[in-house]
Amino acid sequence: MSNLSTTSDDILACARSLIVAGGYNGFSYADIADVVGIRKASIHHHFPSKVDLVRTLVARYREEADAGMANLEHQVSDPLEQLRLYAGYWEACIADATAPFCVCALLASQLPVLPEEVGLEVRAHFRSLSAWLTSVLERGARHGQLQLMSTPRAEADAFMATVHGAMLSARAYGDPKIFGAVTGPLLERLAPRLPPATALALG
Amino acid sequence: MSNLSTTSDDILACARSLIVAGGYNGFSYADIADVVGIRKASIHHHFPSKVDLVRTLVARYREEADAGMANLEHQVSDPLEQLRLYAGYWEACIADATAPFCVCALLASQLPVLPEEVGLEVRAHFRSLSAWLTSVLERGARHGQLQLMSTPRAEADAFMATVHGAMLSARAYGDPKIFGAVTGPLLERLAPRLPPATALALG
DNA sequence: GACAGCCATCCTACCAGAAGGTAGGTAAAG
DNA sequence: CTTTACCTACCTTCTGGTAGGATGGCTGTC
Repeated sequence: MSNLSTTSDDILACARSLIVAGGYNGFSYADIADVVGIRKASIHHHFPSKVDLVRTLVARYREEADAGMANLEHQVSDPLEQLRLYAGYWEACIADATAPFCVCALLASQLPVLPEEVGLEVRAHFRSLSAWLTSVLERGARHGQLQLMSTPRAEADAFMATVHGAMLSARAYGDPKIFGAVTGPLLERLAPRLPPATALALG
Repeated sequence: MSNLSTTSDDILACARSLIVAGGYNGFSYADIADVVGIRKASIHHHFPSKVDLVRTLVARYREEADAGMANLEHQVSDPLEQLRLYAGYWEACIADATAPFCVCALLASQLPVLPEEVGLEVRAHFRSLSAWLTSVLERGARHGQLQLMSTPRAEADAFMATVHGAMLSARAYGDPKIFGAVTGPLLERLAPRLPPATALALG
């Protein structure tokens, strides 16, 4: 395991955190150069153009996200627990401020001004995240581990939207706790109502 | 009532649509000049700096939003209907693509790179929107017109987050229908589960 | 009504710095 | 002797912003 913390990795990591802060037009090669400790021109050696850099960055982000979903998929069997861990991952990221926003969610908000190649990657992430959530919800509903109120697909899109909106609110309020406050009840609502007494009391 | 469609109004309107498309760093004075049909320098006559322009723009947006909430508040009495109309407003905006995103939601995503003065206005919008939603939900719950699963405040933040996330998904999918698909069930869930007899009696 | 003054609007022309990017060189490693 | 990684130096275009002048409508005053 040689520490291949290559310069290009440093550039990507730096660019990622800059994008998370301000989006595609919110950073420049000069910003990266300052942080990484390299000259502007050297970045062009690794990534000829800004589009190359961001496309690579989003592609890698997607790989990580896909790997994360796959990991959840064969480490955890309970669908509700999978969703809890997914939300918990973001809750932790937001709490320690390491990466308090999904790269693709942020870029998606600027889709109209994004280079096409980047936009395609961003949209692809939404599709694969939605597809995974749909499969989790579908399985959970089929086995009675989750309680859905509409189709798995519709619930998945609602779940994703709420998670993204919760990131936004946490940022707007400047309060990481908001994320958990919004996603907590979202997960609760999906849990099957086991205790009959409580369920009846709600009627 | 002379039609005071002043140049400064045109500038603000143009800047708003550009911000909705790409955020604070997604447009320049030159872009506005091209659209409005004026020279770059003339914009500085109306708005000395970009911060002035965007601060004014967001302040006006907030006024309109506040007016919209106040209007809903004394035109419609049923809380659920108020929420439906609120969501419906955005559904229409997204469908006809006139303003397919909330200015403040988009700017909030870039809060870390926003000039402080603009950031303050953006945060203020989140607070007043959340406060209004909270009051609607609280009243609805008190009068049995809405069915909440947690505190009005928590439900309000969840509602707001889901609406914002739905805007994002609609943009990411490039499909306006997604917004309604996400917010529809959200509203349904808040409607009280009335026994058929009662429902008919109310009809 | 004539005339001066004023001020809002918009203009041309310009600026400094930042943007993304290129050319061509050096040093080291294989 | 080529490749990789980095450099200095430079380019072009865009950026937000300024200086100062032309126009033209509104005043007040005689």
